[in-house]
Amino acid sequence: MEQKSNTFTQIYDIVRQIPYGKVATYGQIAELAGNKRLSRVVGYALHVNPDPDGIPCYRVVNRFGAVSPAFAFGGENRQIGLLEAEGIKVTDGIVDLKQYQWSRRSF
DNA sequence: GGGGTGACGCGTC
DNA sequence: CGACGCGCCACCC
Repeated sequence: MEQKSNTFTQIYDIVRQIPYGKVATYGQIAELAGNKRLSRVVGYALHVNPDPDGIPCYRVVNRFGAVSPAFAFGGENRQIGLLEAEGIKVTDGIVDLKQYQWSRRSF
């Protein structure tokens, strides 16, 4: 009765695994969720963000490492500020994926 | 019940 | 090299 869809649940579970000072991409999450094409659903899942306290959607960026403009759940700067607060360097809203992209196996 | 859209990503023309 | 459409899933109308 909690899980509406396995896909959504998996996405939340993955995003929830993102460690401090790291970021993940929609494609990465989508792939871990089952299919990379699920990237759209990933964005939607974070959009509903039923648990912003456990699901740091601000740690999720697109494959370019850029924060989404529609993210503004409190101001685009909000996300950038949070990322920088974790030690992540954000350049013009772009995060160095090669430096901060989270690796599930690296965990 | 059916159709359209969306916080993306990739393939093909 | 540039532009366009497609695919997947879920939610809304």
